[in-house]
Amino acid sequence: MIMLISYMQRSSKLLILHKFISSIRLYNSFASQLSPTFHAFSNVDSLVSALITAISTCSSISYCRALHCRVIKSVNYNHGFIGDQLVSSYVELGCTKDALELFDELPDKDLVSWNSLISGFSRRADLGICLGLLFRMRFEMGLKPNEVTVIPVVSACAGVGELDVGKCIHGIAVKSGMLLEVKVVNSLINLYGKCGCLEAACCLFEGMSVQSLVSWNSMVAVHVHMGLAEKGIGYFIMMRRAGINSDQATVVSLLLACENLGVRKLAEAVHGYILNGGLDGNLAIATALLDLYAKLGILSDSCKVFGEMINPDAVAWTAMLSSYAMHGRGREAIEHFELMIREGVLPDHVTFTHLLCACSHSGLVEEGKNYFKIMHKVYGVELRVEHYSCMVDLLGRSGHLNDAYNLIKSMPIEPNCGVWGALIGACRVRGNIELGKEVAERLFSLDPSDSRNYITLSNMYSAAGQWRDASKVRALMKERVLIRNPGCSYIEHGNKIHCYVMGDQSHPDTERIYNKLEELVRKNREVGFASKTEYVLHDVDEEVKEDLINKHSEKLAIAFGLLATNAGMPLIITKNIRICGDCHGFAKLISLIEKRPIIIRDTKRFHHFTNGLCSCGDYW
DNA sequence: TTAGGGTTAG
Repeated sequence: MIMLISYMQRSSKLLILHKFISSIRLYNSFASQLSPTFHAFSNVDSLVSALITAISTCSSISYCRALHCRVIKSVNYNHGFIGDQLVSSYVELGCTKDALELFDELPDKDLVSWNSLISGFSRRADLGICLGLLFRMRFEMGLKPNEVTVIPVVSACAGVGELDVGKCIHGIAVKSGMLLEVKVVNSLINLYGKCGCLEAACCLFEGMSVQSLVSWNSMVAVHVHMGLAEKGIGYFIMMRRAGINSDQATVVSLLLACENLGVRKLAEAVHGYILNGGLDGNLAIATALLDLYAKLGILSDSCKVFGEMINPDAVAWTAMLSSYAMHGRGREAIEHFELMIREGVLPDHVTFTHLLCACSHSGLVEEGKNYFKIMHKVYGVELRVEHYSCMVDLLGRSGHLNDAYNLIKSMPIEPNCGVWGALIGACRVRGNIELGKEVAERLFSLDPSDSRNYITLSNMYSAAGQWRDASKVRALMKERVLIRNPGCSYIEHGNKIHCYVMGDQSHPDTERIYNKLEELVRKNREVGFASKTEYVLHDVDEEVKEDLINKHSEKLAIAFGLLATNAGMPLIITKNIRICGDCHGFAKLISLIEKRPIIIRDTKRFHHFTNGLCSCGDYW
C-alpha cells in the first residue's frame, strides 16, 4: 500500500484528479454541428441507442463534443450508460481533462463506470491516473475492485515497467481470489515478463490449470521482448504441439523473433506461413513484416508489402517512413511523408522522430529544421525529448555544433542521455574535443555505467593522437568495472550465421578467407586506395596499424561472402557497432572491383555499396 | 489478458 501511495505522490498528473469541477461546461456552441438525423427520433430509447453508437465510433473531438451537447439537451447521463460512453470516447480521443471533468459530474457511478475509465487510462499507459482512480473508487466510494479493474492496472504497470506497483496489485488479486481467472494470470505473466522476471512469468504459466491462446502468446511475446527469440519460438512450437492454433498476435511475435535473430531464411519461412494462413491482409502482421524486411536489409520487399496494404494506418505509414530513413533514403522519406499527409493519415510523434532522423541521415538540414518548426504548429504533435535528440544530431553532424548546443540550452524539457549522446556523437564526427569533453562529463554524471560514453571520449582522444588522455579514460572505465563489447560482423550463409571479430581465425575456412582478403587489399591498392590508418585507435607503428585495419571484422565478412556466394549476388552484413571509415572506403571499392552490391547494417542504419558508391553519400 | 512503427553514442 505504501508503495502505491508513494507512486501516486510521484505522479504530478494526479493533481487533475482532485480538481472538482462543479459547473456544467458550455457545450451549446457545438449544438449547430449536430447531424440533423438525431432530430428524427420520437422515442428516447432509440435516440439514446443511436447516440451511443455515434459516440462510440466518433473519431473527432469536435464531433464528440457536439454529441455531448445533444446528450445534455435531450437525455439523462444515466440513460443507457450514455455518460460512461462519452467519458470513454473522450479518453480514446486523448481529451483526458474533459473525460475526468465529465466523470466527476456523472450522478450515479457504478463499478462499470470506474472500470471503463481505468481501462481507458491503462490503454494510454497512464499508471498514475489509473492508481488515483483505483484509490478513489475504493476509499471514497467504497467499491471493491474486481478482475476487470485489476487487469488494466496490471497492464499499465507492464507498460511503464513498474514492477513493484504491479507486485502490490498481484497481492490484491491473490487476496481477492482472482488468480482463478485466466485473464488476470495472463496480465501478470505479461507484467513479470516485460519487467525481466521471466522465472516468475514461467512459474505463473506452469501453475495455470488451463492455458489459453493468450497465455501462450504472452509467453512467446515476453521471451521475444527480452531478446530470447529462440525460447520464444520454442514456446510457439510447444503451443502447436499442445494443439493450440495461433492467431495474429502469435505471428507478430514470430516476426519480431526473426528480427531479433536477423535470419532471412526464417523470415521467409514465417512469410510463407502467413500466406498459407491467409493472414497477409492483417494490418498489424503486414506492418511487422514490412519492418522486418527493412531491418534485414531488403528495402524492396518492404515497399512491396506496403504497396499491397489496403488502407494503411499511421503505424504502417510510419514503419515505411522509418524503413526509408534507415536505408539513407532521405528524399523518398520526405516524399512518403507528404503523400501520407495528402492521403489524410495523421502523423504522430513516432512519425516525426523518423522524419527528422531521415533528414539527419541524409544531411537535409533545412528540411529537418522546417519539419521541427511546424510539427506542433501545423500537426499538433508535442515536441518530445527524442525529437530534440534528432535535431541535435542533424545540426551537430552537419557541422553546426554551436546551434546544436544552444538548442539543448533552450529546451523546455530536461535533456536526457539521448540528447547529450547525440551531441557527443557529433563532437566525435567533427573532432571537437573541448566540447566533447564537457558533454562526456555530463554523460558520466547522468549515467556512470554506460560504457559507450567512455569509449566515445577515449576514441576522440585517440583520433587526435592524445594517447595519454585516451588511456586515462580507459583506466577510469576499468576502475568502474565497465566492459567493452568487441566489434563483430555477421553474415548469413547456408542456414548459419557466421560471426567475425577483428583478426578472427576461428572459421574452418580461415586460410582461404585470409588469402581472399589479401587479394582484395592488393586490388584496392592497385587502384590507389591507401588504408586510412587514422581509424586505428591504438598507439602503434604505422605498419602494425595497417595490419590491424586490414583484419577488421567487416573485411573478413566481405571476403567470406565473396568466396561463399555466386558472382553478382549481393552481400548483406550486420555490424554490432558503427562501420569504420577505412572499411567504408574499402567496401565502396570492392563493390566496384568485384561487381557486387554490398549492404552493411551497423547498429541502426544501412549502407548500400554499389559500383564504388555508398547510399549514404559519405554523410554519416 | 497477448501482438505492428521509436531517434541519438561503442
